[in-house]
Amino acid sequence: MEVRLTPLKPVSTVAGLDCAFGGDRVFAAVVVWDIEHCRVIERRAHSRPLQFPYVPGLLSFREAPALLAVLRRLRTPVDALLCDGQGIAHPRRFGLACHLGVLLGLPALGCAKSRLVGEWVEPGRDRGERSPLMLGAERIGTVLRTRTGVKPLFVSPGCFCDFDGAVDLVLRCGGGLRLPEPVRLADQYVGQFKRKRLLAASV
DNA sequence: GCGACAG
DNA sequence: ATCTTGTCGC
Repeated sequence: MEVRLTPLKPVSTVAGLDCAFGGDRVFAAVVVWDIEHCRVIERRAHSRPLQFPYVPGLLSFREAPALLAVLRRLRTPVDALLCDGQGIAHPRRFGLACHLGVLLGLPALGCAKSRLVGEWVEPGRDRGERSPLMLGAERIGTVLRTRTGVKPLFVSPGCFCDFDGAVDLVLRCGGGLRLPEPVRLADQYVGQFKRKRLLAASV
């Protein structure tokens, strides 16, 4: 099942997304990042009851509802979505980034911390080095070293995006750390939002 | 039957 | 993902 990819159009603002879990709830956060000026434009968080278990390959059913809800709260328009999970590097070529991109009609890509499917040859140790993520003879993504000497990220197009566009955008979002800045910030923000909500609920 | 398996 | 503080190393 080969997938047709569209080149990514110019992007100036990206929405970094992430989720956290606890107390039978799912917490979602979005951080809007201005690439040119390297700064946060807006951030939102949201939580709702958890309604779907973690099943490898079905992550969208667990996280997408909360992510869609938090994205609806944004005032700022965004040019692309940066998801913590896979794009087309998925058994059905339809990971979380594809799901969100299609439903919102926005360019989207996935940058996962580990692989779901596919094989690759270890990329060079320097930041920016990469190797294709393959599923048989089909390319499904890129294994990208975002920080020298650190475990690489699994980057794949989700929607309105191609392999190079996905890699370039990830590398342009913040420098030095393993995760692209908007995703890293969404990750820490959802963490503090969760702690705060769970403490308030336990009183 | 055994191992793999985004978060 | 989550349970959790300090700690070994570049």
